[in-house]
This record gives sequence, structure tokens and C-alpha cells, in this order.
Amino acid sequence: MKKKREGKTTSKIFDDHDHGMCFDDAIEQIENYFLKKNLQFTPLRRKVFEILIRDHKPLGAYEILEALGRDGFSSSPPIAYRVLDFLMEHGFVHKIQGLNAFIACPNPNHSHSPAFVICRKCEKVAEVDEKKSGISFANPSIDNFEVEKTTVEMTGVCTTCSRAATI
Amino acid sequence: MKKKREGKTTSKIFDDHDHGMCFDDAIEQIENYFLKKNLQFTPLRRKVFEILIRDHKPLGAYEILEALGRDGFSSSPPIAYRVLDFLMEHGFVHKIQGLNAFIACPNPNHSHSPAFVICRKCEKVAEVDEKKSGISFANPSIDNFEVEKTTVEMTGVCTTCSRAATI
DNA sequence: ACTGATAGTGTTATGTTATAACATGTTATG
DNA sequence: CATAACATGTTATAACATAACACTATCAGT
Repeated sequence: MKKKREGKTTSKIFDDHDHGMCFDDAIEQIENYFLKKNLQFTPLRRKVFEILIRDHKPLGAYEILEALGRDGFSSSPPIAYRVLDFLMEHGFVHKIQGLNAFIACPNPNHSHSPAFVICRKCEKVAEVDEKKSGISFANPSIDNFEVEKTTVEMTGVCTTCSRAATI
Repeated sequence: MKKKREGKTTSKIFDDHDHGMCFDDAIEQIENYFLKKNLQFTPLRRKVFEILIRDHKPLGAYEILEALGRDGFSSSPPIAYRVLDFLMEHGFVHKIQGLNAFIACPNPNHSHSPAFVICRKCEKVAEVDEKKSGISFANPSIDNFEVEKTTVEMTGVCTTCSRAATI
């Protein structure tokens, strides 16, 4: 029951989001990936990923733990952190440093140097690619240094929130 | 006793660091800035800045607190966090998200969108400007979003550490 | 000088995020 | 079917951060 994205034209980063596609595609992709790599997509790992992809918003580790508890899993901290580490290693989850929170990556084939746009009011987060972000961070190379991983986060206010505010 | 930088030519980001200049210049700059802005450069604020600029490496809030305690100041957490917030507001301290640590900014006149290079082995950190970093993040502008602040951190291994390792 | 506003520091308590260490269960493989 | 490797569970604690309130100092206006 795979939905296709409806024919929107605007590229409003926080709005043009067809969640049905996201969820189903993402589950399928992660299943395929794990199969191909001979990794176990266990019930716990599946559940954590589902929790994250369901809302597609950043969740703290302890929020994830609560959700796990509600669904009958153990809810002691290491459970969440271990699974999150695992999913992050494989690019299916990213940590949003500015929020101490985790977000699912629906498409791990994306650049492995994601950038995030974070609204500090509604705390919505969008993952953007280099072109959209106006930020270029491909292959950063520094004298005397080998870059392994980049963290790029842009915090501000989305138009929805700024319109809502009197300020 | 202001030292001038010696005539090095390489731009080895982790190595070409004349600390004497850094410290004295930085203290002078922050004093002038506070004077001009009619802000108090109190003993506590001075001490926190000195602690950070002394080693010019990232320190956790609790490391700073220990140092404060040794120097006769109170060492309960809010003390450090308040001063750090204050110094960050004015650009003299930055937080390194990837380390939950704070680093002094010797030159707050730099771009207000700093980027950091972090060695995950020795945990040394260098602040780089856009040109050096190969990363361009000036005026990032996103559809439907007003960027207020950017966080850019590049984690990897510096050549000193990678030479030292057998790996 | 008195009053009140503001800013800075101190203190206690607690909230939040993350990991260490070890026990138990489960799966793949020789 | 033994055993190595992987996965999960549990307890305890470490590390990071803030809330709420008390006290002091400084300074502007009266």
C-alpha cells in the first residue's frame, strides 16, 4: 500500500511532507538494507525505528523509552541508547545535537553528511540536502585533518511559527 | 608582554598556535568589549574566561567548576552555566555540541557562525573560518525558514593522532 | 539618606541525558 | 550440540543542566 507523493510544486521544507509514503518506504528500505547486509532487524530495532518514523519528529531517548514501555518492551535507558547507536551507525537515525534528540532518516542513501533545519518554537526538524540549504559541506577537507563526520544544524523560526507570533 | 606570532608559513590548523598572543590579546579584547558595552567584567566572569583561554581547549562545565573551586569561587553548577551563557551571548565562548564542552573564542569579531574541527582522539578543537573549512555557511537561507544560528562541527582525526596510531 | 529596581552571585534541590558493568537469552555456525 | 557472537535485560551511577529562591551590591530617582 505504497502511496505516491501528490503533485505539489512548492518546496516548502517544513510543509511538503507526505507521511504515508515516508513511513512505508522507510520501513521497506531499512528491511532491504538489513537483509542485504545480513543484519538483524529485530522486533526491538523495528519498534524503535517505527516510533521515530511514525511522527517523523525528533524524540529524546527517554521519550522513546516511554513508547517502548507502552508497547511491552523494556524501558531502561541502555535499551534505547544501544538501538539508537546501532541505527545511527547505519544511517537510519541521526542525532539532533541542539535538542539532544533523535530523528529517523527515511532515506539513508542520502549524503552521509546531513544538515538539519530546526525551528526553535515548534521544534520541527527538516533534513535538507546541500542544494536546498545554501550550505555546502561536501568533502570538507582541512589541512592536517581527516574529517569523518560533519554536524550541521541551523536553528531559527519557521514561517508558520513566525506568522503565529505577535513579535 | 604581547608576543607576536612567529613567521610560520604552513596553515596547520592544529599546530600553528602561539598561545601567548592568544591569551593576552583575548583578555584585552574582552575587557575593551565589555567596557564599550557597559557590561561588567566581574572577577567571576574574568576567571571563567581565563580558565577557558588558558588551555584553549574545550572544557566541560564541571571541569570549569572544579577550577573555580580551586580558585576560591563557588563551584555549584549554576555558577558556571550562568557565566557561560553570558559569555556565549557575547561571542566569547562557544559550545562544542559534540563534546558537551565549552571553548573560548579569542576573537569574537570572527563570523558569528563559527565552525569547529574536533579530533576525536586528542579532543583538540580548532575554530576555522569558512574558507579554511571548505564549508560554506554564510547567510544560509532556506525556503520558509529564517536561520538565526548555525552549528557546524567536523569530527575526525588530526594527523598528529593518526601518525601516532598503528591503525 | 531612603526607596526600589536591576544585576550579580550563592545555595539547595532536582531534572535530564547517557553510560558502565554485568546477567541472561537467542541465533548462527562449525 | 558446543560455542562464539550477537542481542536484550537489569541495576546502578555518571555526566550534564536548570529551577527556585536567598542574599548582596550598585545605582537612579526622589
